[in-house]
Amino acid sequence: MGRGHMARRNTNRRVGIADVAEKAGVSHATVSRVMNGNAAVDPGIAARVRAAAVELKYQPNPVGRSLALGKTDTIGIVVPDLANPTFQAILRGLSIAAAQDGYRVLIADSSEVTSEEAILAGEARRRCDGVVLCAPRMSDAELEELAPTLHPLVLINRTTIATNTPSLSVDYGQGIQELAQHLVTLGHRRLVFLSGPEHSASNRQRLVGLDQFREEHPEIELQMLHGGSNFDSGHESTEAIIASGATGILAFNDLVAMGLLSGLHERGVRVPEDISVTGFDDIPFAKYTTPPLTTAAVPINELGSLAWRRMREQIQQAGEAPSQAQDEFSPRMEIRKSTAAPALKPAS
Amino acid sequence: MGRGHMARRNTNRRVGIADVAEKAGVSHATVSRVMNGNAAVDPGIAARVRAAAVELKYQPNPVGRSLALGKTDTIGIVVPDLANPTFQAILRGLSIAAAQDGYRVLIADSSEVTSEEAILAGEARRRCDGVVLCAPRMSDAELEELAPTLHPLVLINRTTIATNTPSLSVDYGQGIQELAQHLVTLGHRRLVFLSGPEHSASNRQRLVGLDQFREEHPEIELQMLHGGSNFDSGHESTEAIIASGATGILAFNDLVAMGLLSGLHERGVRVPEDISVTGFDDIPFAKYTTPPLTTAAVPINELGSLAWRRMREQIQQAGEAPSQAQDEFSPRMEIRKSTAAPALKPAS
DNA sequence: GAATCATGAGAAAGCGTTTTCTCAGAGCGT
DNA sequence: ACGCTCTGAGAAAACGCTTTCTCATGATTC
Repeated sequence: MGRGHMARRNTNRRVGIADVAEKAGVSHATVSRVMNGNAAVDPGIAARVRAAAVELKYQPNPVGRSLALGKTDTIGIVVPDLANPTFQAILRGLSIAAAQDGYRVLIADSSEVTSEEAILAGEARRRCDGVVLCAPRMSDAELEELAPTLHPLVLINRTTIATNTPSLSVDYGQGIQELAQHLVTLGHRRLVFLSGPEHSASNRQRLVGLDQFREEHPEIELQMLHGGSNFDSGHESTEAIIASGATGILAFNDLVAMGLLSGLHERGVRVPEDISVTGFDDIPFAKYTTPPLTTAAVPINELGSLAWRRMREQIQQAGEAPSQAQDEFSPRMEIRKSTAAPALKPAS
Repeated sequence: MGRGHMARRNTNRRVGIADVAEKAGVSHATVSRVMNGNAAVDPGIAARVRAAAVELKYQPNPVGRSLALGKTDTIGIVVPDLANPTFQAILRGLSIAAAQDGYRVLIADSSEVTSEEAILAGEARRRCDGVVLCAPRMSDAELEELAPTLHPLVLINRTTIATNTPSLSVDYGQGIQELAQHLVTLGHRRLVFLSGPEHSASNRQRLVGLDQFREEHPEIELQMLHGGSNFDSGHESTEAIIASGATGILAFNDLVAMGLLSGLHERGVRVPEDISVTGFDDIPFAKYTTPPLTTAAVPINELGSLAWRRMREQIQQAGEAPSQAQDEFSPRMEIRKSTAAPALKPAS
């Protein structure tokens, strides 16, 4: 009844490097060297250590490892709203890409609470080797101040002026202009923009784009309606949209557009015969709505994986070149069935 | 030009407990005590320490803390597919609930690769204080063996027989029966079940439920069609569905149903006039499809937060009561517009 | 055959905390 | 006024690992 022969007793205590060392008859140091393939270790001893390791099912404790190495092999991402498919897609792309390089991702949802963002980002940074900040709602000033603190940092849908921070952004201004242009080309003369969250930088970009559009098309009536970023806000805008008398609706994003589509359907308004509707983002659901949604496609999947690439670059070349890549994507028009020429007799 | 007056030099090196101790003229230990409000510390000294801490913007290093405390304040979640809205919702609920108790969540996507699950779960467990395993595709045997290893573990959509592991599950068998019953009550006599991923436990539950349904309704024709779990597989099944001659379709989940809805629409088949379609899960999009989808609602949001509660219970009472809560939810029927009585003349 | 060098393994010093242990000094009772 | 308990702070050990430093052993060279 000695020891070592009783199979499972893993409840007792976690097997550590010391156990392996003892079993193999070497020191901790040697075990560590073998596990990390570091210095040259006598092949015989190495084999013995490895055998002991597998027999004991030894798995190095990541926390101890992190403390010693000063890195956690983890990156953090903070998003304004995990319920939004766009951010979900980014998270997914990031996670999968990072996993391929042996990194994990820690998530933080700020729930659109601007004041939480900085705190969450800071906390995440302390636990991780880097942070990707996704569409932060905080002010430019705050962002500028925070950025250096977070340093291995990647920004999505936001840029900094002063700091050398890689950023991934989408040209929402151009995208919304193209959508508006598409509607005008179809023959629409009265448009509505159903705007998004106030603090969203991408919403501001859309507004700027539309200002430009207005200058170029003074003959077009373009109303602004305040909305939100989700289904419900689109749905709730139904009456206002109908009341507007417009025939072409530019929704803030696909979610809003879908909510609106649903509301219009309930009210018996036909899309696209009576009203044309466009979205933005091209979330996976967009092409399955009825009618399929005309939208501006954002390379939603690439965004996450590219974010990881930019992060990896910074982590690897710690301190070398500034590496402030500023990637900007141009959305691609996806003309589907939710837009068409307006009915001949103009409303009202 | 002494020191301490030059504002930012945080690039230099992270400020540690030692810096605070030095500035306050006390030992590390005292700083730690103050920060954690542990033993009674002289109020004067405590104030001095706190002042030094805020001035230096000291934030304890979580890795060091984790090593000393043996806990990371982080839990891991492994999901088969982060692209699935159901898992996204669970992740979100979990993340938000955990955050309220000061915990973060680390994510791992197994991409439906069964063999990866155990590895990912193990890795996650080593970095975290617990793991929630979401709809694992692995075999029962493997799960039984793995479960004790992961111990603070919560299972979603899967149960273990032997082990005392809290689990959250949905009675898919009952749900699918109720949906089938709903169709029969409407007058449908020829049904099709569009099944899901082979290794999915919830798919097996549906099949078992339908077997029971068959026994109770020998007069009903119920075909099985092999499908998948996403949009595309639903869309691709369109032809087969039409060819089946059935009037009532039970899709594996809402995603599949939506894909099918889209396919049927393209083919000019009217829903629900020509064919009735049901989904499962009641993802947020389900009520915005056209027509709105009849489905069995899974409390998708609660699932995540309840998972956290079960996890917290285990973490807190480490080793006390077995606490093997087995929560089972009964889906709630959401009768919407995608189901109706079949056309009077039965097909073929 | 002796001096030099490469090789490889153990000892020990971190990494940044928390916590136990220890001890100095203050307050109290008799 | 002496010894007792009690409070509170510093010293040091622990957490689990990596890595530098050091030194012994065996190989190499003139």
